[in-house]
Formats: sequence, structure tokens, C-alpha cells
Amino acid sequence: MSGKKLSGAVERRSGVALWRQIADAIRQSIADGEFEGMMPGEIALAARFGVNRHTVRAAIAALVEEGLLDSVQGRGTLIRRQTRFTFPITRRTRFSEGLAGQSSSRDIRLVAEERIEADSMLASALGVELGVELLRLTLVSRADGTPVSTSINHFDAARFAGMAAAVRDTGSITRAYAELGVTDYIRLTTELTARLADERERLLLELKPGAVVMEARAVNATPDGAPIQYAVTCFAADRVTLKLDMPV
Amino acid sequence: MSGKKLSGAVERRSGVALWRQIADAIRQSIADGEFEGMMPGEIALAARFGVNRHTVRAAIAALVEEGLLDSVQGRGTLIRRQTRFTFPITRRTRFSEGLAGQSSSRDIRLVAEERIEADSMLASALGVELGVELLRLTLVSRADGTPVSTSINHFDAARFAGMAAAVRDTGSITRAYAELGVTDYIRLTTELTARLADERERLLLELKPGAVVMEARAVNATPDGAPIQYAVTCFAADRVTLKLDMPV
DNA sequence: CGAACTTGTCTAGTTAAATAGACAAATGGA
DNA sequence: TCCATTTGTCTATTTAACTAGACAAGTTCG
Repeated sequence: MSGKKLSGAVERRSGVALWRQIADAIRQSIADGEFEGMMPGEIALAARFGVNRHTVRAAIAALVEEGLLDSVQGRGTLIRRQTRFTFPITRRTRFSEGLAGQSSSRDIRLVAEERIEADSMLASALGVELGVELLRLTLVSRADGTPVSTSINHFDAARFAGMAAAVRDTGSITRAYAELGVTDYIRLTTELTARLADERERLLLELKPGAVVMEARAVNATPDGAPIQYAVTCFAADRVTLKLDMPV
Repeated sequence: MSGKKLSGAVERRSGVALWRQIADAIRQSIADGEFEGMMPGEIALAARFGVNRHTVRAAIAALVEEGLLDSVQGRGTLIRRQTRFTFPITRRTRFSEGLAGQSSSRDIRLVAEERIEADSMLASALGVELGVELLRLTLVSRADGTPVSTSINHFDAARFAGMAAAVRDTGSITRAYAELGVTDYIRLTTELTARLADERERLLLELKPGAVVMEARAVNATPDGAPIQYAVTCFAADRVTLKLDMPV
């Protein structure tokens, strides 16, 4: 409702093909609720964007491929129901709890496990000495089978040696912590930015080129404020809205 | 430090020209601190991305145009110093205060002023009746002359009739509020997402096509929790990192 | 200076994107 | 059933993007 219109604004020679610009604009318009149920006809859309009908068809074909639209000869192009998760970020952020009411299944999968030495940045974030051995876990979180986020997590290797196995067994960070004796934890700080998804993220999150991710760098700590986890989480921007609740 | 590498991953037939994909990858690599001072030579970059040298040159030309790089014949391509602002989002979020230590000048400019009727979404966010007259102000915030964010703000028109003039005069939301008798305000909630910038945002924020914005939808209130402002703010993702401090 | 590197410019050819128009095939309603 | 409207498919042409190679022009350093 921010006053946006589907302005027929496509730029030529911008390095982004017209059909992709149009696909992006249609996707956003649907997200904004401008279109519902049925799309306008291809000829109408072509006129609106000031391009040939075949160019619009290429855009629609891409969105059909994405699963957002469904074209039926003789009828028109239908808009498929799209769900967008709302993920709360608070002092007590938990992946599974956050999406509990919005999805029927959640799971966290371990995709990589490494041991590295703390550089200056990690050392200060986790409050350990430079060069201390750290455990680095790469995870992918899904809701209803759809990848929502992927994260790279750092822990003190000495204290959390069994973390990888615990995450694999429980499918949950919170439960893995519990197995290792951490019954509660809080989030100290979160830094957010957004950018285009890189190759690794596109693979893990099953995204198309040109997709946008939100990157959150967070420090988790025990309730007394001692850091235990440094996490860089990438959310698929078109699948999730981050909700920051400010406690009054 | 999230383990990213400048993997030579460019996708053909993706609707995004190779030179633009490469420009995006280089921009991100510089932001990640992978390159400093001088870029590798064009021939090395071409080999890395698996494309022709002329394609790399097109990418570099775009980044030179952006002001991020500077090519010198015979010497090479220099990386220009780039500053990224860190913008804190807390219960007491203030634009000018947030960037005070990072920039020598801040200003907020009023670019549009409208009166609209509250739809159901705005009415519930602001706690007013459906159809109540609202003031809609479009603002652009700059730091050191660089556009950082643009916002669309809604206020109860009856209570904040002089808001537009106050913002124009003071160049600050906080001071404008003060002129209208609101000495303090807090942020109730913030919803974040990210996407490609649309035409309007590219114009206001002086962005290139393909640039990413973070969209924050926030409700501000008086200290007792009564909503007074509904704001949709778009941040230029490559110019700012949002920092969410979780109060312990 | 001169060798070894860099970016800048040129021509030529290939591949992908976009335009243009015509017509087929399916749908839904009068 | 007939007709208007929709998406689907085809051919042809133009324009932009990419590749390939050669060479000029500027910088650095021994």
C-alpha cells in the first residue's frame, strides 16, 4: 500500500533483459496485491510495458517456471496462491517457534561441518582468543519443504564439540543446545543487509539468478550475556518478511 | 568472512547480462573485503569468470560509472574507498542520531505531500477509524549528500496538520514532532523485507537498475504506546547495514 | 632505454534478445 | 453453434550482447 503502481518502466540497455525486468515487476505487483486471481491479457501487459507481446510471454514463462503463474490456453493466466512467511526477530529468536503457526513442518538440515581458527572478527564476537579452534556449521532451514534460510554458524569447538551431531539428530538448534546443557539463550545483536544471492545461496535455497537475500549477522549468548554463537543467516527475501518486535 | 569466494559463477541465458552479473559479483567481493586497493587485471578476471576480456571490461565500465572503480591506462583499476553506513534500529530509532558519528551532514527532504483516506490496513496500524483523513509524506534521507533511504509516512491529518511544514523547516522528523508537541516517541514494530528497487526508488535514491533495497514497515507511537506514524522506509542495501540491538 | 606489464581501441563474426506479423488451438459466453 | 477472446506456435528480421584477435598507448621497474 506504499502507493506503488505497476508503472510501465522498463529500461533498455541496462544489462537486465526486458523480459526479466517485466517478470520482476509482475512478481512485485502480485506481492503488493495489485493483481488477484487472473492476470491481464498478454496484449494488455505488452501495451502497459511498451514492449512486444512475445517479450511479455517470456516474462510470464519465467514466472510459470517459478510456480507463481499458470497459463491456460483460451482462458488466461492465473495467479497461484503464494505464501510468505513472517519470521519474528526478537531477543528470543527460534527458527521453529517463529514459523510454527504458519507452516505444518519445519526442519533444519546440516550441510557442512568444518573446524577453523578464530580470526580477529570472530574472536571479538565470541569473546575468545585469536586462533582458538571454532566449529563452523552450515545449515539450511525449511518450512513446508521450502528453503527459507541458510546459515553459517560458529561455536567454540572445545565447548560445543558435539554440536554437529546434536543438530543432525534433533533437527533443531534449540534442542541441540539443550543436549549440550544450554537450556536457554538470547540474541545479543543483529546486523542486517540485503543483496543479490550468490551461487552457493542460490543452490542451497533453490533460488533463480537475480533473487534477493537478506543477510543477518547475529550473536547469540547465554542469558547472562556470554556469547556462544556467531551466525550469518541468509533469508530468501521473496519467501519471508522479518518482523522486529520492539518490547515496550 | 562467511566463507564466500568470488566463484566464477555466471549464468548464461538467465535474463541478466554477463557483464552485469560480473559487476554485481565484483561489487559484492569488494564489500566483503576480498579485493583491496587494486583490482586483478582484466585478463585474470576474464579467466576467473570464464568470459571474454571485453565482457569484463563492460562490467568494470559500469562500476567506474558508479564511482566504485577507477581505471588508469597502464597502471590498472583502482578500488575507490567506499563507506557503508550502519543504521541502528531500536525502540528509539532516529535517522539523524543513528548516522551522527558516521557522517558529517544529514538531512531529510520532503518530496511529496498528499492527503488520503485510511484503508483498513492503515486504520488498524494507526488505531483510527476507516476513512479518516491521513497525511502522507514522502521523504528522502541523505548522509554526506548520499541518499540513504526514502520513506512514505502516514499521520492522522487532524492531529498532525502542520507536519509537512515542520519537516520542511526543521529537516528532521524528531524536531518536527517536537514543534507539534510530541517530545518523545518510540518504535512499536518493524517488518523487514528486501527486493529489487523499483523505478520510483531508483530515481529518489539515485540507484542503478538491479540495485537492492531493504523495505522496513514500522509503526511509531507516543511513549504510552498510542500509534502516531506508519512508515514504509526503503534503504539502499549497498549503502547501509541495519543494526538491530536487542535490549537485555 | 627497453622489457613486461597494464588499459584503450578497433574490426569482424557469433549468439541471444526483442520486434513484427500471421495463424492455430482452446475457452467461455451469447 | 458461432463468435470474441485468450494463449500457443511458427517464420522472419533487427538489435544488443558476447567472443575473438590484433595492436596502440600508457605505466612501472630493472
